[in-house]
Amino acid sequence: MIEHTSDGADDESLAETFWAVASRLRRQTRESLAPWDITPSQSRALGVLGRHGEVRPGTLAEHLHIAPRSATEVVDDLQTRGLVERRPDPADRRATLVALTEEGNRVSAAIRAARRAEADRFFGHLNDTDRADLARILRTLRA
Amino acid sequence: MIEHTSDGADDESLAETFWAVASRLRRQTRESLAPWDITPSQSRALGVLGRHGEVRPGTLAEHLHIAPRSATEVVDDLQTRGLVERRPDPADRRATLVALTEEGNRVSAAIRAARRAEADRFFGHLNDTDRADLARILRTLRA
DNA sequence: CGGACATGCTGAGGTTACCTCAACATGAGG
DNA sequence: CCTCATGTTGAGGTAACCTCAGCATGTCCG
Repeated sequence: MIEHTSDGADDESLAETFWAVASRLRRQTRESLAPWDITPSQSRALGVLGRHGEVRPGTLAEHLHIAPRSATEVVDDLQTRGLVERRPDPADRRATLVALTEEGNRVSAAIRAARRAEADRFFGHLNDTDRADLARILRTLRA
Repeated sequence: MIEHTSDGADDESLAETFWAVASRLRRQTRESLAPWDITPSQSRALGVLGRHGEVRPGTLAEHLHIAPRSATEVVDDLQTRGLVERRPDPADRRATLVALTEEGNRVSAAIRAARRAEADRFFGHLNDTDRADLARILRTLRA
């Protein structure tokens, strides 16, 4: 599912407009990630690691809202790219800790900056009032 | 990637809030589609057929923003479920026309109604002003 | 009219990002 | 120390896309 894209219907319902915006934002995000040849999933994982430091795959899975087994997969990919490393958890010998490598730290920071710039560009067309209103309304809907 | 979900970060940027809302809306849409055991793709295809009448697979693909080959697949699925039928295009013997069956019409209408009800429920928590503002702001961003 | 090239659909097969289920190691409580 | 819970991962599956090639038909042009 990919998934929710406007199909250009004439019926401009709120939901359809919302998905059209989502589609545009997703495309822009994908493009802004292109220089690092990294998938959205991987980028989100890097974000979690950047914010939380070393975590276990299971914890990572919770943050990403995916199954533990799928987190293993994401970690595998990032490890292949040399962006994270696995080390044994000293507190529990069943567990593994996943941490950013130095390179991973660099990339993670660069991506965070790019993401922020991209979001500013996207929402920057709005004036301050509209941006504040949008934020407030979205927070209402998020609940 | 599926894909863009908030990971519960403390940094409540506009983009993150947006994706959190998107995630909630997507989940709700999926649930509202459950009674018909139909995928989002299929539902979008039914929507196009409901709006446009009979179309060629290639045209359907354009509306859905997918490759022609993938439209063939969606049509196959819907045909298996008895919701659409293929007939030769009288105007071009290379082409095929895809049209809703009677059952397809019923389901398509029911889904449209459910979708609308679901959207009303989702955005209904907003007061009129906020809903109008949201619509206006989203239209700005959609461009 | 008869190539030559374009267009429409679909078979074959690949990719991505998920999933479940079961195995295996380790931890923890009675 | 035995049982049950927990953490990770191998094996294998699925959904929704994709490209590429093949075949039928249409169109145009010399």
